[in-house]
Amino acid sequence: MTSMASATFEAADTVATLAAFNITATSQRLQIANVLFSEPMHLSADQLLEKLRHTGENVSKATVYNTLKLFVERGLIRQINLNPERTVYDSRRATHHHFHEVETGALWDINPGDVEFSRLPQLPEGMEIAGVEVIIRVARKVQ
Amino acid sequence: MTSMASATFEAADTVATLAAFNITATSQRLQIANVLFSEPMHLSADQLLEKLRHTGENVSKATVYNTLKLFVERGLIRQINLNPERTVYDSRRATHHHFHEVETGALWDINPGDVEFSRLPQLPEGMEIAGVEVIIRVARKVQ
DNA sequence: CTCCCTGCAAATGCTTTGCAACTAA
DNA sequence: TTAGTTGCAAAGCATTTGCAGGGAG
Repeated sequence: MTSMASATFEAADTVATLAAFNITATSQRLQIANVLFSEPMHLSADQLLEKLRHTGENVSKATVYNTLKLFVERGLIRQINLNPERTVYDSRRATHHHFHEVETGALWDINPGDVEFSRLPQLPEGMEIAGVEVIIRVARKVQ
Repeated sequence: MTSMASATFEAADTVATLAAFNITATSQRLQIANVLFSEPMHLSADQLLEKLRHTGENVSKATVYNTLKLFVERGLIRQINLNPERTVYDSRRATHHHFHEVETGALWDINPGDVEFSRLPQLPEGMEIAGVEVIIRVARKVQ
């Protein structure tokens, strides 16, 4: 197991990021965060576990689940539920929308600037907006 | 069990609806469809089962799940996945969007005319739009 | 007869949890 | 010491499936 003292430079950045979201850094959390933030990505808990194993890291499945849950609660990553049989996590921090290919489950990000509303509905009584999510379902063109 | 011969007038309509979606009518499917289409609603498989039992109907859990799946495949109802621990089915036929209160899981329909886009992104290469879904997450206002 | 449907119980698969060992300060 | 974390295995739970019994025509 990587000791905190031998944490890489990259991990040092990550410690600060975690701290900013009020998350205590541990070796496992850093490993997970480093995978998630190496580039923006969409992945399931299992895919994350796979990635960790490929890079020789060793984090238990339970910890992966617990950590992802913690990260979501703290607002560090976003949880996407499009497929009932597997939750997907989104490590892109900026607000954005998604293309979703139903056939394969594939996801692509939509730049937030590429969606604009000219009309939005009146909110239900006593409610305020917490977020707007647009999902554009797409299918491979048949010619 | 209700025999097909004693099906109500309402059920007779329902037979036609099912046929229009290429679904063979059976006693259980009619019971389920009659609940779903008594008014537009959002419910889970379990809630549907509960409703069936309250009205004295007897449909097994397996059949409820199989039937909902069939109805979704045939396009008779829509499946909504916002909460990973329970799929919700939407019996409103017309395209529309949703308000979603995350705290409680509550859903409200948004009239399709109440959402309009002034800009939409370019689609990924070789893809075409299959549908656009807008979810407005709302929270109870704190005063 | 024959095909398809239903329902029970068992299986599945993702996610959570209980709990003992461990770690950092 | 002490609070918080990890990992294993077991538990939970929504959903699916295998299969025997049924129903319609």
